[in-house]
Amino acid sequence: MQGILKVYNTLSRKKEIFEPLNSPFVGMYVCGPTVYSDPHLGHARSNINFDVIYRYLKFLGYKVRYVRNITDVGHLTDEVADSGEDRIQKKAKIEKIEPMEVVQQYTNSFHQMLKKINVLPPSIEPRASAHIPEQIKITQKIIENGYAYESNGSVYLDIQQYAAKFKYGELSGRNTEELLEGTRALEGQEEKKNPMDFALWKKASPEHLMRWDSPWSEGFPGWHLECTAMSTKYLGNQFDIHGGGMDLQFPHHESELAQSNSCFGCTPAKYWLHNNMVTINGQKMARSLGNFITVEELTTGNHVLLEKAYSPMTIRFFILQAHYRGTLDFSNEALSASTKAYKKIINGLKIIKTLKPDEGANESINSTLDAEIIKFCNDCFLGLNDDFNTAATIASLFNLLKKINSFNTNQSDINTIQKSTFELLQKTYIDIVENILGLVEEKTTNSSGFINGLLELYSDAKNQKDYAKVDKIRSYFKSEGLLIKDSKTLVDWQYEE
RNA sequence: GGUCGCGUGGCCGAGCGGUUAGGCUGAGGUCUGCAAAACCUCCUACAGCGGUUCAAAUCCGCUCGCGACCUCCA
Repeated sequence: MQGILKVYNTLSRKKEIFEPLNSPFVGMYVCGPTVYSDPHLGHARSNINFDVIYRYLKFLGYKVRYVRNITDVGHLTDEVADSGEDRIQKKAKIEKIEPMEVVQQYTNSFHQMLKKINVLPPSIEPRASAHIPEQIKITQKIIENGYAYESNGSVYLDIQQYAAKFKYGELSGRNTEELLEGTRALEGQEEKKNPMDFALWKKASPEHLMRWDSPWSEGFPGWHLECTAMSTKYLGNQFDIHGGGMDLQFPHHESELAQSNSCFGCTPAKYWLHNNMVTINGQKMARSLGNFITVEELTTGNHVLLEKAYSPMTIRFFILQAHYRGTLDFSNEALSASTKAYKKIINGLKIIKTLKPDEGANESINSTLDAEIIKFCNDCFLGLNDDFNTAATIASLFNLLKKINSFNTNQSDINTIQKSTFELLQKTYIDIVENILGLVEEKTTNSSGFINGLLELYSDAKNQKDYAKVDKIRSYFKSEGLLIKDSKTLVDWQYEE
């Protein structure tokens, strides 16, 4: 293992050493999207952040079971009044299709988006609607335990009862008494003993489309319950990591915590990780605010706020060059900077894969350079170990990249570092870029023989000082988005920036 | 109103008691048929005002500005 991993736990508000409950196994649950529209940059961020966490844990040798759900039922437009319409159903009515068609359509577009930005699929991707019996069972158990009550066919978690034994609000830093006093009764809440109580099961109104039988009524589960049902089903009553966006901290995750306590008598997760929001003009990007840009729009450039299109890997790089717990502001300038930086990283990847010291070289070792490279390699992991600080890791990566490039162009001599240092450099760079950050080449060429042949012609023309031909070949490359690089000792190509 | 967080050089973005973060942009240089690429150098900032300390962007207080959550949201 590569040093000690520390993670920021929302529950304790501190960085803690990561120690799985049952090493080497790690259980990780992350809240997925409610599938009623196309995914935007914010969804990309959350999924990329947790993808890197998943990849790094696996890299460290843990056996990770990663569960990420799809919410396809129970998510109302107005949770506080518990009288809102189901989000999926609302969309289905607008488009005049079945609710499950809405679910399928946007699940597909979610998956397509993830594939583009190179997010690995989770171990299990459960759907809320496929876990109704489990949710009913948990509700029954909570009623038995005395923390929930039935009212007119619906079932609510009784915060007052709960607060007598547990702390409601511990995850989001809220005070139960204040919550109980501060909230006034709103319309549509007559069934509740207390306005803070939240629904575990809702009786369906006659026009409600998605409905299931239950001991209390024909109805549907409350939004928070699905995650409790699915996480504990696949990961056990207690697991290691629960993740999601910061905006889910309250009430969603707080309620999940309460459900687990009142059903199983224990908190569900040891570490709670929350990624911060993408902002646009300083404001949170959100579906409800209508200020979002979808990943599709970003990659096509088809949006009024976009000056041009940005590739999926550029988006991935853009997200990773910031730490996951800070806000990240969208701007064309920042994305353009990422476009260049990403290409540099990938060109370095191409170089390091073929670079090697000369056989039987006998130069004396430059111990300063040698030590510097070892340090930068270690720094890459120090960043990751410090609460997955990919921004710090990428900074070290660029320091390594400079060394790689100068070896490649013979501006410094690769034979003056130890063979073991070179191997460390090569392994570190590839591991970090491809396996952990998940940055891969976007344009893959299967015609390297063809390219190399042309490069030979290019060199020949150059030797003959036939510059007209030289420029012509160069322009052919350029039209393919490739760039010929001349240096004193070699001619090579790379992706254009 | 309550709770929490943030304000870093032209832009993005790390750092969170003492060392050049890094990227993009801009300037200069090496190389080059010309370029490009690459490398080197420079532009050395931490909202403001106090305080603690040998030492503060980093800790404390106040002020100003911005945001998140308290309804749904990754």
